[in-house]
Amino acid sequence: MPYWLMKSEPDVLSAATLQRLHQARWDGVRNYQARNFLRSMQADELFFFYHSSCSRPGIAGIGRIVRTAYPDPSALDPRSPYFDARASTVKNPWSAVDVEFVEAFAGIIDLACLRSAPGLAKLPLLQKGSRLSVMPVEAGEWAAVLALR
DNA sequence: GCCAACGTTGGC
DNA sequence: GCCAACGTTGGC
Repeated sequence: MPYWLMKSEPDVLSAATLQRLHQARWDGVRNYQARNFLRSMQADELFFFYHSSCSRPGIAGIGRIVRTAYPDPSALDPRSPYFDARASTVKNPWSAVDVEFVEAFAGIIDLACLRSAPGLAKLPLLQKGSRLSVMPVEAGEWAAVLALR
């Protein structure tokens, strides 16, 4: 079963907030490669919840996919920061998935920790210039991150 | 189809 | 706030 890593700015949605909400829509992805990964997700697949653009970027916990990709409503909402004037109900290029909370780590596994860990050298997150917000994680990488908790 | 200009991401 | 790196746009 594939594993994933998804980035979120904690100001928008943090792992702790997902824990409180139990479930949330993962929307606003506006990059085609990331969207294609969203579309390939299956129910019950797990992902690392990564906090980006914050004081301590890193992996904060684990979530699970509960609903596979469907047209992202935020693209159609003029009040949304993710609004896309080119999208319509008939033709919406963007996708969202629904996720649920699984686990919050006792502490953030920050970038320095990830970079120094064995077995994570190929993780797209750690590649120079990588900006993908949704990416696959190999089973070995998944285990390597879990070992850092 | 090329590519310069621009906007965005995201760590620091 | 800075800036490197990337994706997208749009003229040609």
